[in-house]
Amino acid sequence: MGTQYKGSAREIGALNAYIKLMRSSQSVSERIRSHKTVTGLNSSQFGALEALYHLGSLPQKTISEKLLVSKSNVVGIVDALEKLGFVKRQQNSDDRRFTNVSITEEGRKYMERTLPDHVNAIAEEFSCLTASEQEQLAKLCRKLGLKEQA
Amino acid sequence: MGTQYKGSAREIGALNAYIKLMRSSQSVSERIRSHKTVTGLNSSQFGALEALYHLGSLPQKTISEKLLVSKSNVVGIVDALEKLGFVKRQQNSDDRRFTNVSITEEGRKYMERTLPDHVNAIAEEFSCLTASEQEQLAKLCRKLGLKEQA
DNA sequence: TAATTTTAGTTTAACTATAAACAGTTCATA
DNA sequence: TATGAACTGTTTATAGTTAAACTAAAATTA
Repeated sequence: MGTQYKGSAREIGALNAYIKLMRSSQSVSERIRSHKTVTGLNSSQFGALEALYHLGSLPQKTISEKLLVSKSNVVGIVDALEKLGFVKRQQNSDDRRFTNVSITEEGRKYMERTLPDHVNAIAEEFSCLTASEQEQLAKLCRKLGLKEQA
Repeated sequence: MGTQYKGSAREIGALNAYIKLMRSSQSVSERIRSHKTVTGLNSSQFGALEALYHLGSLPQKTISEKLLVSKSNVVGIVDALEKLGFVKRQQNSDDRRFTNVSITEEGRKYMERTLPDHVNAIAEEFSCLTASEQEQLAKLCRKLGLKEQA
């Protein structure tokens, strides 16, 4: 495990953290995903629906930014959710470039039916860390992720 | 930022850590990737070549496990690297089910040419964390990732 | 006001990844 | 030894993702 790279201490430390971060996130998301295949939605679709469930109506642009996926991808995601009857599109009358996407009653019911299991799987996954460790991890990841504003 | 989910403290803490972990890893890998598009290899190909550079010859099965990608994906990755002349396949004579993949001289040169920039990009990316924070992060991620043995 | 630029969403083409079925090799065991 | 199980790698079919070109709408500016 770890890196074989011969470099400065600064580089070794960063590489090690990088590798561990990538591997853990990949493992965790893989395991969460496998818990969730039952629900029929893939993780992007689930993530989009979850955002709409919590935040109400959003333009596709915002969904794209929140989920860190391309706008062309959002088209497909919303198409799929719309076909399932979980969301609906509505052109914004103030600025007709925007398409507001909102969750339907059916989508809301779906979320209420599946979210508990999803949350439980995550809690399960993170149960190997104490509450304080989870907080630490969140703080460090946040600091790392913040750089993206640059 | 964070979760809107109403649940137990245990669930909230895990959800928060989960979201931060996913977002940060996605942001970081995205930014590293964009640094590296110049090199012509995608990150899987680069990762495989890097493993071969450090570890010598490996069967595809091992590459699959190390990189956490499917064995069918490894076929394509090795195909691409082979076409570039960076690796070569050789059937293992002890057990002919195995195909050993090894890095060529050209692949090694490529690695020596590109690795420093890659490592530097990572060090840059993690420079918002102190050495001790990087170590903390690595430790927590490792603990989280270890669960996968289960 | 007219022309230009910018923005949101869509379409298309290329790429990446996986699962499932398959072929060849080795191992187990009867 | 022979049959069946397990394993490595390949092929095929399919799904998810993105970038680039495009359409329509709004903002800018000349």
